Order: sequence, then structure tokens, then C-alpha cells
Amino acid sequence: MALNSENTLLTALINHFKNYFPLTGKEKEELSSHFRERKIKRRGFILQQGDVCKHFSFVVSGCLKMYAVDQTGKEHNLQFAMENDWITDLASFYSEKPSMVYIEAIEPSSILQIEHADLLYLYTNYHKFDRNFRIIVEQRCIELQNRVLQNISASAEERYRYFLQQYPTLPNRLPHTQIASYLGITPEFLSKIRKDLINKP
Amino acid sequence: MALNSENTLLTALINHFKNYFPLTGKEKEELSSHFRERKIKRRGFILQQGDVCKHFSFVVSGCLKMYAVDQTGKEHNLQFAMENDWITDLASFYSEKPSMVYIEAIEPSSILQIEHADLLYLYTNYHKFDRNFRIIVEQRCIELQNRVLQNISASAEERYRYFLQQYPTLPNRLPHTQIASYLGITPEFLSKIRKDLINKP
DNA sequence: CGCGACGTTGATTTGCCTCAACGATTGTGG
DNA sequence: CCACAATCGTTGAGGCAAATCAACGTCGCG
Repeated sequence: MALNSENTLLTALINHFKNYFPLTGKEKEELSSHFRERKIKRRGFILQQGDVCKHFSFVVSGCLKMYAVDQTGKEHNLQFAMENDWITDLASFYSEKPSMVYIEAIEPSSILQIEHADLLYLYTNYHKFDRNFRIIVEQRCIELQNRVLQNISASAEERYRYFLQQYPTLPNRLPHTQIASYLGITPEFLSKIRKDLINKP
Repeated sequence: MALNSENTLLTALINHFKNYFPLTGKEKEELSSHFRERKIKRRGFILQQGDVCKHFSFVVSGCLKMYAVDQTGKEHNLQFAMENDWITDLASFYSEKPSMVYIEAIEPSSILQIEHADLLYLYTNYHKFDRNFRIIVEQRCIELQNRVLQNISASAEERYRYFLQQYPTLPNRLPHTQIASYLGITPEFLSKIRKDLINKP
């Protein structure tokens, strides 16, 4: 498949890699032959609990969430992925064992997906993909560690303030109950926090 | 520096890499010329808040902790690193900006450290180091995500049980107050949990 | 239209924290 | 080697942050 200006999804991915170590022409071609475009509608799943996570996904537009469901049926949001984010269940993807989580579109979304074997092919044949994905995962690691720090040290209100800083636009895009689930609090309590924040910002 | 059987610290590191993509002779030599051995005594620091984190460290023996200190002076443990673990403040290490955390030895420890520029040299010249560090960071990512899930979905008692499963030997090696700090609860409350667990296991 | 998701409010309960006190242990300097 | 301080683990009383449960109005959607 030739690269051309009409292939807008792929150009978003190529531009994304410019933030790391930019790709050569050949590497770009490999992207186009190993990543597959997919449109996901609202409430569509790209991974369900019990299935093996077969793809590493790049979000071109829209928004997805990854979450676990506990014994009582409650959902716990682990990650939101918007434009230019990556999302996958790393544990299931590399081990090829059944996943414990769901990945679901919150908005109609366009994504680019690569399969496990194809990504290994890119890793094996191109140093740069190993490097760029190392960096991508490192950044996710930093985010996760910050989130752990918040969780073990900060109150619900502080965590919400931090969330607003980190994702200023998200409260406009998704229901507050989703944010509450991400923060590890109830929707009722988040409602109270937001009321308090209005009075004393 | 020649490789020989007396170089026990380095052989631990080489053996560690056998879990990933094992190193060639040349790559092993690069390890020996870019990693530096260091003994850290109990309560010794390899990183203090405000300093730039200059090293990526591999723990050969002993145990270290990484923690943040909040406005009230309380410590919050982000990571324990024991034999064959890696520890660094990724955010500071790659950005070369001042760190927000401390890394301190809990036990007398032997570690191997590589500096930022030297690690970049290995990344640039050896595909395999980019790959192996990608995998190391991915595994840390999986751990961190599991911990976030625990934090947003489980009670203090459940988190402690999970901790015991994950690190069965740690409670013998370090004070419970350190574990409480890791779990995000007070030492007093952990004491109560442990009392309850004796009665109903 | 009517149903189901959402946001809010209030009353009540509970998980966990704070503070204070106490032995037991560790370790450290004289 | 001892004495004394510091750290640790535990217990209990009281308080607060956040959950639970129930109710209600709103809105978007089939």
C-alpha cells in the first residue's frame, strides 16, 4: 500500500513518531503494511475480559477507556486514551494470556492497530521501533508512578485537582462518573467535591 | 576490564539479562566498562530530592526504597528494589531535571550503576539494549498498573493480602511501617489488619 | 413518549486516620 | 559494656473522609 496524502490516519501515526526518533521512508512503509485502520463506535469493545489482547492500538481520534470489573460488578478505570495515545493491556499482549480488563470506546473512534506478531517483526528488524516503544512505555511508566503517588498520599479532592491539571479537557468529553471511577471514588462524592471547589477554588 | 569469575556483581547482571535477550561477548564487555559497582550502607542515599537522577541502578544484593516526602514531612514509598531489580527515577533520569523523590538503602546493598550518557551510548550502538530495557520497563509498567488497580478498587486489607502474595519475604526483611507507607495506610491501621488476619486467615 | 444513564442532595454508616500512651527492641555514644 | 535515645509494634479513644443507600429532577435516546 503506497503512502499518500489521503491516508490521514497513518500520517497521524507518522507525525506521532516525530516526537521520538523520526522514521525513515522504509520504516514508514512498514507501518502502512502492518497497522490496520479501524473505526470503533461508541460502546464498542476492542478487548473484553477473558480474551487475549491481540493488538497494540494507537488512537487517531476519539477516546477509549481501559477498565477492570470487580466481583460486585463495579468498573474501575485504569486508563483513558485520546488522540495520539497508545492503549493496550501489556500483561495480556506480551504473555498472550487472557486479559483481566476491557477496552471500550467512550466516543466514536478511529484507531490504528498492530498485531503481536507484526510488532515483534518490527522490533526484530528495526532497532528504531524497539527504541521508540521503549520511550513510549517509559512515559506511561512515569504517569503510572505519579498516579500511584497520588493514590497513596493525596485526598480525593487533591487527586481531582491533579486530574483537572493533567486532563483539562476531559470533564467536557466524558461523564463525571467515569472520572470518579478513575479516581477511585464514588460519583456522589465527586459531586460533593465539585460543589466545594466552586465555593473555594 | 576483563571479565572473569571473580567479578561476581557483574555476573549477576549478565545472568539477569539471560531472562531477556542474552548478551553477546562484546555486549558483556560493554557492560563491564560502563557499569560501576557501588556498595551502599544502610540509610545511604543514591538519590535525594532536588538532585538530578544520574544513574540507572541494578540491585545485586540488599534492598532499596524510592519514596516521596509530602508537605507534612511524611514519606510515601513508591518502590522497593531487591536482588535483580532495577531502580531509578525515570522522570528525572531522562529529562535530567531535579527529582521529586529519594532513593535510599534499607539494607547494606551492592549495586551496579550506569550513567545517563553511557546508557544512551549502549542504546545507540546496540539494538539489544534498547530491546532489553524496553522489556524491563514494560514489566514495571504492568506492576504499576496492577498497583493502581488495587489502590482504586481494593480495601486496605485486600491490598495487604495482595502485597503478601507478591512479596512474601519482604515482611521479614523490613519494618511494617515501611509496608504501611507503600500501601498508603498508617502503621497503626496495618497493625490492626494484621491482628484481624491472625483470627480469620 | 418512556426508559435508562446521569448529576445532585441528604441521612446514615464505616473504613481509616489522629493522637496519645505503653512495652519491646535496636543501636549508639560514652 | 552499659545507659539512654530512637525506632518499632501495638492498643484504645475519638474524629473525619468517604461509602452506602435512597430519593429526585434532568436529559438524551430508542
